[in-house]
Amino acid sequence: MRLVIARCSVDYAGRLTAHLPSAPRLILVKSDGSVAVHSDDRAYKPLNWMSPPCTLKEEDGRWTVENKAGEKLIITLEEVMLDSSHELGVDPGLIKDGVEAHLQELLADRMEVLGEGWSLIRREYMTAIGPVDILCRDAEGTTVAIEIKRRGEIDGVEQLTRYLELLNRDPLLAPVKGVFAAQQIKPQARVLANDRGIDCVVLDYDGLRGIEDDKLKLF
Amino acid sequence: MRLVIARCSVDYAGRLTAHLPSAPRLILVKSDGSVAVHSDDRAYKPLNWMSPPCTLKEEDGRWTVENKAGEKLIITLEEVMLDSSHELGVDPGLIKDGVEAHLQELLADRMEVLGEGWSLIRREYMTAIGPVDILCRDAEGTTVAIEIKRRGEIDGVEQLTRYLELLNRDPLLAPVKGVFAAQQIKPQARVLANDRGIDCVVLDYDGLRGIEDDKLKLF
DNA sequence: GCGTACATTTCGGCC
DNA sequence: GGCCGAAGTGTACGC
Repeated sequence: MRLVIARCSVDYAGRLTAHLPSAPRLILVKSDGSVAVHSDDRAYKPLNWMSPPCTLKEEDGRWTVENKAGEKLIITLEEVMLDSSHELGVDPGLIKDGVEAHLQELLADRMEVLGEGWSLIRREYMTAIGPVDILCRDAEGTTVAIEIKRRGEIDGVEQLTRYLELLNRDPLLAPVKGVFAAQQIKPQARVLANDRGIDCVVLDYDGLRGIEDDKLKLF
Repeated sequence: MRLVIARCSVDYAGRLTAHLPSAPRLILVKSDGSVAVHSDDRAYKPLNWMSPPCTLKEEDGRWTVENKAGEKLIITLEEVMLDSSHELGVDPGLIKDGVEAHLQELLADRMEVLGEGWSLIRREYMTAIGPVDILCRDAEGTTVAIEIKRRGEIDGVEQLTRYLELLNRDPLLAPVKGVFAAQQIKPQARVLANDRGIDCVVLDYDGLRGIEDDKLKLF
């Protein structure tokens, strides 16, 4: 990893055209060849960047970064305040917990939290427009499509609505009911879901995990 | 801006729980207080971060970054290879060209590309649920709502559908037709649009700009 | 401050 | 490689 602090101007020509007037900035060159230009605010997003794979050509204070698609980042260096290189090695990577996939696993494994007699048909039930998170049956044997989100918002309800519309065209499955399940459901999403006859369920992640842990302890 | 290269481990507890095992990394502390932890690959995204506004508490090689929502980033420093601070000042910012707003301007100024006799009612036509990109009339005088995207995908069709539903409740406007206009339209989005009676138009950005340039040259 | 729409979104998964 | 959906999305803008 190479860190350069320099007064520079930057031009990007690719998916759009953009220009950065001359100012002091951090230029980050990573070992995969990628380049990012950062200002001194906003942690996350570089002002300009080029994602790998790409090549860096350096001549005379003029850096040209280019990728296969022909996108170009041209950095003109005017005054270099720091130029420091470090060997970091390969990162062991991030270990995540609590994402949607895990919620799906937990719920699929514990359908009874939705009601007595509910049973899983399958997870990631494939349709022409994408996979339904969970397809199951309620106590009466009615097919139910479940959409799971960490945060339940309007677009999640829209997604489930599209699936329901499609699934209900299948005479082997119809009628199919909908359940919108999330750790937190925004009021507007709840209103839209109710308006469309979709039930909302708030999932307790720690609770589900706890049940799962208890289950594991039994065996 | 403060640059620290150090062997460190990182724990994040907030919207999810995540852990980074000990390894050499770059820690970027910006003047707005934000913190980002970068590995030596992937230009764009930090491994872990905390967006501003947030506070950094430093004691004994243990950094605690916290925001108002109570999300926490804990960085444990083990071996510091570089610790370098720089005053960069406020960045003049990026100048962009080619984004959706520009497409909207160009199309509004050249409605005839959609058909002879089409005329603009107004751009950014305000409704209770947000602004319609362009409201216009076709040759027959029928009201048309246009949604413009750089890349036309399903959520854009959903958005236009919501607008059409609302606009068609207004007896002064109804019936309102829909046009989905984008530089590129994904097949699934096109299918959904057609299914809902929405026309799709592929916009030629350079073409539109060329027409505009020709127009300018005439005057 | 909340809600909505945009982003050179990036990123991962699957076909 | 393209398409699709998720992201700790982040970020700007309007109300």
